[in-house]
Amino acid sequence: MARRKLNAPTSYDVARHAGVSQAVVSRAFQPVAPISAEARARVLASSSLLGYLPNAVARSLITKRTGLAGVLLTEATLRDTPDLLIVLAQALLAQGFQPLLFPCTSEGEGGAALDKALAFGVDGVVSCVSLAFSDLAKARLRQRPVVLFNRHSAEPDALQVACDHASAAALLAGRLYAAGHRRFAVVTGPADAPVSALRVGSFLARLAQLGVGPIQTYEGDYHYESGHAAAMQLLVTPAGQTAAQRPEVVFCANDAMALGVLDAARFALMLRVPRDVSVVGFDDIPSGQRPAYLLTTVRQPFKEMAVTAAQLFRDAVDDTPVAQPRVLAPGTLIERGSAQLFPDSPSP
Amino acid sequence: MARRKLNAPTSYDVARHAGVSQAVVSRAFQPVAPISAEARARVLASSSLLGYLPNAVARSLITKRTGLAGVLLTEATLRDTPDLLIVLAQALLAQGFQPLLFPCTSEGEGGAALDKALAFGVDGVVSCVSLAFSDLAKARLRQRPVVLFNRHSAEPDALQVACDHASAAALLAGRLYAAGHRRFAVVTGPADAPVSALRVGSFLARLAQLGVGPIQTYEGDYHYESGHAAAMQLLVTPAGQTAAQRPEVVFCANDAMALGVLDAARFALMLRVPRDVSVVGFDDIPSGQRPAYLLTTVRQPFKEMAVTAAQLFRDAVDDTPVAQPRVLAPGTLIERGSAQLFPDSPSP
DNA sequence: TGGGGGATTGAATTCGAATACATTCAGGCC
DNA sequence: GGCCTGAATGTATTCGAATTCAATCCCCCA
Repeated sequence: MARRKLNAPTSYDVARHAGVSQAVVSRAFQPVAPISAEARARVLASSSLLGYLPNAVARSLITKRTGLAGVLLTEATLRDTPDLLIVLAQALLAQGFQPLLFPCTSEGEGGAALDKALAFGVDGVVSCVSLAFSDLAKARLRQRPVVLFNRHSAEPDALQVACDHASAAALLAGRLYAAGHRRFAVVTGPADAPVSALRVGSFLARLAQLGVGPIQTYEGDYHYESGHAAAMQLLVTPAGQTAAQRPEVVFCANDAMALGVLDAARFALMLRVPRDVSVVGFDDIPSGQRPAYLLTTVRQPFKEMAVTAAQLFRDAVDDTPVAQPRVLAPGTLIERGSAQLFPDSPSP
Repeated sequence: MARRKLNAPTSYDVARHAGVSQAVVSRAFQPVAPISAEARARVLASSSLLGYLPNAVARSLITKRTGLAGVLLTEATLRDTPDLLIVLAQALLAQGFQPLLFPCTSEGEGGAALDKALAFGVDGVVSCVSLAFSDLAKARLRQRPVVLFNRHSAEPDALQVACDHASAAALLAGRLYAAGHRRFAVVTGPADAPVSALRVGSFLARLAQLGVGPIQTYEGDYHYESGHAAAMQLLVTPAGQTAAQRPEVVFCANDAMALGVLDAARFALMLRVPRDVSVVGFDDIPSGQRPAYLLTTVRQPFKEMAVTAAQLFRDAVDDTPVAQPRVLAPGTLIERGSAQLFPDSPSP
């Protein structure tokens, strides 16, 4: 590792060139500071002449602010809903924070990622992965706020912005029941996925409430392929068994798997959707919106959620008291063609 | 902005607790340093007891390294190929750099993003957006290496990793011609998109070489919707005109638009693909791989490109001489069902 | 037993900008 | 004219870890 000597000019160089003290240079770069307009102009002129930029590292050392927001994200989330990162990054930037990415391979890596983020000196963290209670405590110890995004915490005053997955899933279950469906199957996310637990749990609870009997479940991994595999297991009609045993509805914990189910049903099992089977997902990813799929699903208001999260984040970093530390945003049921959502004549 | 007093322990606190000097604490956290195993153990024990983490900001001030890699990325790239960010982030992490994200709304914002990155003290930049010559000069002045990812620079010794879009596009054109196609249409990316220019330019050049006449062009914006719109314009058969005027092939500068073309052709124009029209794209995004699309396209070896870029990046940051500053990775033609790629009986 | 030499250690300095505090200066007012 | 006020400036210190360099220490061998 070669020692690198930077010839980047410092505030002292600028001070000398502009004929002022270093303190004046520093003040020239702050929006509000005791400095004359003339001095500021001279400093700024010298700065651009010398190519001077204030050293953010040195500044951070004394201000104890880096302007960095740690963003914890699983690769699955990034892959399935890239829009989330886009809107979140925009919202954080709008609040003056640069997003420092901590990709996690699994939900379990949240704690390690948080440690890394804290070590980097981030002003706070927006976490789209699960964190243990002890992780939150660690951040609190360092006075670094953590905003949980679509993740839940047992800590009562944790900052949190989430979609109301439970209500949306329950609503969906009710609608499907009202449309006459009685045989359900569910494709869950991985066992350690808290969001899947919320969605599936609430969906099943509502059905149980409505008196719907035992429901087949398949544990997927949020990927398209596992949805495909799920369908091949849930929807096949074994020899000697009638189609009457086949589930009428497959509810998937996310859209990626729902697309897998849909493709398996149509192209491998030669089932008609939604006539033979209804498929519903969750997320409203772009490909599900295309005419080739027309997936019925639930849309999360990512944009609004991101803006809220970023505001919460800024307030927490600034130690401004926040009015509402936990925000639940309603999901929207998007009715497209992949599910029968109204009472209809039964399939022949 | 309330002044925040952190009670985070410093190296001096640990030193006092462990009964050593601050210098020893510092050494305990470096992989190789003159320190006894026993002293290191005592320091590490005290550290974890007190919850001490070395302050990255203070360290950076003296080492002149932040461990940050600025990643410049357009939102379009992030949206269309989230995998790129995933593999790039992984590769950078593997080299010991944390990706600091600078999302750009358009290609034109690259310069501003680079300035911001430099101000944050990144060790270097991986740019997936275009940069002006003067931008590269600015980074060079600050001794910050810039690796261009899928972007080209006039500077002869700029670091660059890119897919060989031109060769792949030319190959594709040749294959389509050999299959008997003679009427082509092209959907380009936005006018300021350098990658689109490469792909389309090379495609058209090869066709011209083969003597194929004037080719209809539609300027899209890389999004699905613009592909849809392109198809509605390029593929309609006006009254009094025969289908013989219709293009046999639509080449799209990326997959997202190709999917739009495909859907418009099938669902709006009731054309059969590939019988009535062949559709080809570029990128090999996941949705194109699904049975609902089976898009014929070109795959970029993102994983390998990312690993190469990260190695180049690390070497440049370390001032290690790099063997090959410019790497062109070959694209792979992925033949699926959306294009007729072999001579066949003509459509009836 | 004394000394050489490698291994550790600690005191002091450094990085670059922000800021507390002291100082200077100009203007206004009595 | 003297004094007060406020603005502007400069000086000196601070942030926290890495590193330089001098000082020890310990082991081993002559």
